[in-house]
Amino acid sequence: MIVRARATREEDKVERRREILDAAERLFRERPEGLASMDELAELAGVAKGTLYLYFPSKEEVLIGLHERNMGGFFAKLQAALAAGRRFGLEDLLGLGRKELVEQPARLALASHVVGLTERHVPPETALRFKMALGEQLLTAGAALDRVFGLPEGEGVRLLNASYAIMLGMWQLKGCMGAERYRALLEPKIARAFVNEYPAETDAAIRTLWQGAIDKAASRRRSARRSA
Amino acid sequence: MIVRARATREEDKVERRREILDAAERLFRERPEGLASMDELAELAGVAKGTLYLYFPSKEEVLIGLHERNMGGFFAKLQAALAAGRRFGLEDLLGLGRKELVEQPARLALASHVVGLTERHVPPETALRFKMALGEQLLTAGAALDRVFGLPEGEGVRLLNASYAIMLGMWQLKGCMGAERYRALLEPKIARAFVNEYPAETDAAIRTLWQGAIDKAASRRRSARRSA
Amino acid sequence: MIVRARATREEDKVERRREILDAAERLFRERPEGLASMDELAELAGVAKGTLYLYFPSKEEVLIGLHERNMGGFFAKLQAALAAGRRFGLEDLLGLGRKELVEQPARLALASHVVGLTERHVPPETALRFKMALGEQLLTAGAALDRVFGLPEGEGVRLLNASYAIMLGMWQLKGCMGAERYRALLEPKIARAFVNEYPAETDAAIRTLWQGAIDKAASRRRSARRSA
Amino acid sequence: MIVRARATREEDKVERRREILDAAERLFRERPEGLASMDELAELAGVAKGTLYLYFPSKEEVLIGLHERNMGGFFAKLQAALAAGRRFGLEDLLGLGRKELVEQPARLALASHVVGLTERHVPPETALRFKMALGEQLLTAGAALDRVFGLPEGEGVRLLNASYAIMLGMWQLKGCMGAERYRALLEPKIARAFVNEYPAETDAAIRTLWQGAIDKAASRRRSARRSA
DNA sequence: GATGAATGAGCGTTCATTCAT
DNA sequence: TATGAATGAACGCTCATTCAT
Repeated sequence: MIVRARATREEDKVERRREILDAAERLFRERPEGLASMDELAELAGVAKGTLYLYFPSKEEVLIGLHERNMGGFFAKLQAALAAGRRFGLEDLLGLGRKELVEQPARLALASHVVGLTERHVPPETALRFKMALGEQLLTAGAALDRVFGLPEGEGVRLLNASYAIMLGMWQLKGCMGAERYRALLEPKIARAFVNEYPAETDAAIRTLWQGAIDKAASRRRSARRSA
Repeated sequence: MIVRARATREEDKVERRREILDAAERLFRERPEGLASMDELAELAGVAKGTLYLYFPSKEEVLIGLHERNMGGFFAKLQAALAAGRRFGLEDLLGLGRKELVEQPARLALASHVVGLTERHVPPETALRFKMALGEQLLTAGAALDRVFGLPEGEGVRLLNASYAIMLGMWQLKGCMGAERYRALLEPKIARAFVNEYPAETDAAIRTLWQGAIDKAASRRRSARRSA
Repeated sequence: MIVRARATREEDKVERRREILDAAERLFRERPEGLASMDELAELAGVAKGTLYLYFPSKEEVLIGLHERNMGGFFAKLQAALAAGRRFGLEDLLGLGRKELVEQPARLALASHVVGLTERHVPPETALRFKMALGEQLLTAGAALDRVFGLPEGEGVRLLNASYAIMLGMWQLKGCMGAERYRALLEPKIARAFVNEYPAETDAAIRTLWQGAIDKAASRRRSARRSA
Repeated sequence: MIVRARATREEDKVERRREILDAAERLFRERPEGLASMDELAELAGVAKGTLYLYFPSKEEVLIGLHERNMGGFFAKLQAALAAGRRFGLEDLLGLGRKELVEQPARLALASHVVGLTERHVPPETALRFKMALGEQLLTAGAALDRVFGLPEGEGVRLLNASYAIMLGMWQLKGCMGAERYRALLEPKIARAFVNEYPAETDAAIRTLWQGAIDKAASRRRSARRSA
């Protein structure tokens, strides 16, 4: 029996928790369709199955934990970009989304799984904590984007939600209908009906939404100024 | 042993198949997160478990069958509306989507589940058949919408995909983050960060996409005429 | 629904019973390991599943019926050969066994299956009838062979049993250990340890048994004559 | 929930594996016809069903494991007897076979079942490993018996196979036809047609085979010497 | 804190048998 | 007689979770 060094100090515990989440992310990357088993997760994380339960009260909470980390990472990078650069434009936002989410299908796969989870097999406190944290980030980022793009209050949050919805949905359509495995078997004409250019089409749709909102806000400002 | 009336005639069998799919849909409506068990499905459908396998070769094929029916229904109604009315406008399209999909969360829940299915536990022939049928419907509908809205070729299909992606994604965000159960527990300010107006926000995002494309196509036509 | 002509006359019923057994034999020939399903049997026999139960009260009785027919056929041919030829020798007996049993692995496969059957899932009357019939044939054949080969009374029956045992056992050893599929993967030296020459080895063992008994009986007769 | 003491040490695990095999053997003794269910096996072994799968990857492998143990035990005892005694004779061999196999019908029942198994539902590696091990034992024992009884090379292996075939076949005939349950119901004359003295008849047949081979080899040696 | 052996409810699927048509 | 739709007990196997060590 190999027993890993015990994590007695608080920072060691955080580190081990991180290792477990890292392993879970790797698993999701390899097999986006299944939420893997705790056995596999333990093996990949290099700990015993029981140890997982020292750091997470249930399988669901591992998944939620990972999802939280993913979303938190995205928002942190967004805040950093907003804080750092004088000139944060739509393309920066789109680039960030593409790099952190669109091109990380494991994260979208996980997000899909978390849906059915939050509401059922998870103690309400966990769900609440998760929602509070995410909501706060959304609000902060949305407000910042309102300012940057001159949007009416609350529009940033709405657009963030819609953009995320597009990513999620497109990823699923691509996985389901555009799978390369079948591309060759389908009549080329029909194959064209599906989502074949996943990141590009996602990008385009999101851009349209934001640009539309930005333009509308600008024109409203113009007309307000004129009428003044 | 209670034995249900036998479906001897072909039409009775179709009817019974329909009943099973109805039961599956009801299950999805009640528990969107889990793909239920064949036991439950049998009980709800009022048949024995073995009977399910007379009508569907596997659990996966029940789900795919239901999904096919849902999508087929949507496209059939779309075609009918396109064929019937002289004046089919964007609002008609949005209304149809809202009625047939957005407000039928069981259908979106199912669509999410079908993602991980098509590619894995389903014989390739089934997957292909499903994709062929759906692809054909998408192409036909997309082409018709190109004509109706004066869009460049292929734009209709792309917009249909994007719209469906928005519905899927919004439904998930709403299920995950906007659940009413927690509304009361969250600070009102934070609650506002989530998808609270699910059908309305979905509608708005989809409308923006289509309107943008329609306007752009119109302006392109204008400039083409002018330069002529 | 295709409904086959009804077997109203007694001879039609016998004919249909025969067809079912024929189908069962074909199934066993193709898949000696599994006792097939009634579905398959019905399909191959060209009747509905329910019809099988008009001719046989259970699956077990189909198998027993087939086994009876096989054994009856062997004994009938043996009787015919004994009755016909003036000169029925050991080689004739061995040839018959080889042709009717050793080279008909489906029959041995079936025999193996019938073992666990007779005693359990079959009404005692069926088991008794089967045993009576077979026993009678064994006795008659054994007595005839006693006469032909000058064996002491009862020796023929015992040798018949032992010969049949060798066939059954050899067939199983061959199927289990000598399977050609693995021949190539095993070290050739080890492959030689298994039953590779199934009919020849079976033949040799059975011949040894009978020849030994015949010789012993002959020498006993000689010494009896001498002491007279 | 009752949890059995855990097998932490390697030797405890071996012991528990042994217990499971013991339970399987008991099941076979009670119900030689059916390969029992994992549920029953778990209950009899006093462990949970899942535990079985900690020790054996599948039901088939339990059966093969038991068969391997049985055969290994026989060969080990044979080797020991050959190594130990100066004078290992035919009667010793017969006695060993009787004690270890003929009078252990569960082992023969199992052997019958393993037939249809090895070739089908078992990963090729397992089948190969099993065959290699058994083949090696057969070869070693066969060669030793060649020496002891002065048989031509390879004759020992052939006789071992034939002897095992006789045991297998006789056990089946006895189970099928000679079952005591029906003895009383059959006309006594007919009852005599079946294998009534199972161990004795098996013994006799095997003895005839070996004795014949030994005599023939001896006479060949004599004539070789004479012609020298 | 860490381990991993043990648990057992639960799952998807099969198939011998029944019986209304 | 013949049909085949319907049945449901039974099966092999999985895996999240527990807890003695």
